[in-house]
Amino acid sequence: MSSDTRWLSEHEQEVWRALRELLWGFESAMDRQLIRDSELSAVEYSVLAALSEADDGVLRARDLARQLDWERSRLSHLLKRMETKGLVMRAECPSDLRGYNIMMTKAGHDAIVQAAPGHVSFVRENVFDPLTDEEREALFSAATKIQASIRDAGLWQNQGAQKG
Amino acid sequence: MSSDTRWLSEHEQEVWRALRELLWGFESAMDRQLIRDSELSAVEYSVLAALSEADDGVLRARDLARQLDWERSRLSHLLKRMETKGLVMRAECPSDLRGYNIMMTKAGHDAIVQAAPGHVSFVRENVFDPLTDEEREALFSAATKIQASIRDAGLWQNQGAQKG
DNA sequence: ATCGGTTTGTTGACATGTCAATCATGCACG
DNA sequence: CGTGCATGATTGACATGTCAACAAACCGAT
Repeated sequence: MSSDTRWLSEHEQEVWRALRELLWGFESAMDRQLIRDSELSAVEYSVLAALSEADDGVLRARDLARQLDWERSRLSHLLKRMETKGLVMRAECPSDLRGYNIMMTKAGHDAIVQAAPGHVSFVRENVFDPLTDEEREALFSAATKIQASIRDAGLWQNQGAQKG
Repeated sequence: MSSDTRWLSEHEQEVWRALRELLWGFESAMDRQLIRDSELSAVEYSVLAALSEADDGVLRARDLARQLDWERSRLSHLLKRMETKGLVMRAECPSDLRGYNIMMTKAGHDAIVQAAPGHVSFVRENVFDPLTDEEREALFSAATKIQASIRDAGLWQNQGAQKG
């Protein structure tokens, strides 16, 4: 019966429950807001946002996957759907015949420009506005530490792929 | 161009990035640990855990869905799979012919008993151990406040279903 | 140049979740 | 006691993500 397990106290269970509810509810709420107020889902938004931040609005699929910390197949499937919708375009990469350069279409650009204010407002109103400065900073360090711990444990996704 | 959007500062973007990475990475890490060390996925674990906590180990599907804050169809699909795997059983509810009582099988009980220590250790080692007391409490209040804010905004899942 | 191992990206099978539709039952109110 | 609406649960179509297998291109050592 593995008697050396350090079980959670009542209070720890309470904290854990709050965290777990947030973890699984936040993303779907963010998705819901975007789908309600724009033409984009949250994952589509993050792809277009990454492209917006790139110097010339172009990224190789490889770099996009690294930046988003996604599996390649996930990105590939999503890009196919986004290409069908007319949000992005693919072009062969001249310097590496295996690679593809991904860029926004005009429709993709229009979509993220239209979606951005609502998305930013969602984040501001539901993450930053409700928290005190101390809570915000503690949340930051807690999130960073938890992520680091999971990485150390070898349980983070894309364990092989090093970021940056 | 919606000039009144309150965009995020550099530091806020940093906090937001850390939170977003945690939000989408934590669950899959938890899932990965469970699948590696047991016969259960994270969602299966949470169903069996809820049943374990019930008085006589039995819950109606309705109450299970409320407790987990899930959509009914999600639960229904999952229960069908779990029944196929032999983890749970369904029995007609005598007091309400629409309802079903869900209970663990012996295999389900064995599975969660075997999985629990590893799962609890994952939570303890990656959530509680890395944080100071202050960080833990701030994380708790931050998670609670963010969730409340999303609920107030009407963007939480199962908006119709009241908890409890 | 070429051989073997690595990287890049796609694909198909499958697991899971959402949504809308459906159906039966329960319940409140006339 | 019925009529009509609310509730409980399932189902099927679809969207999305994971995993393993694959093919093509790169690269480094000979």
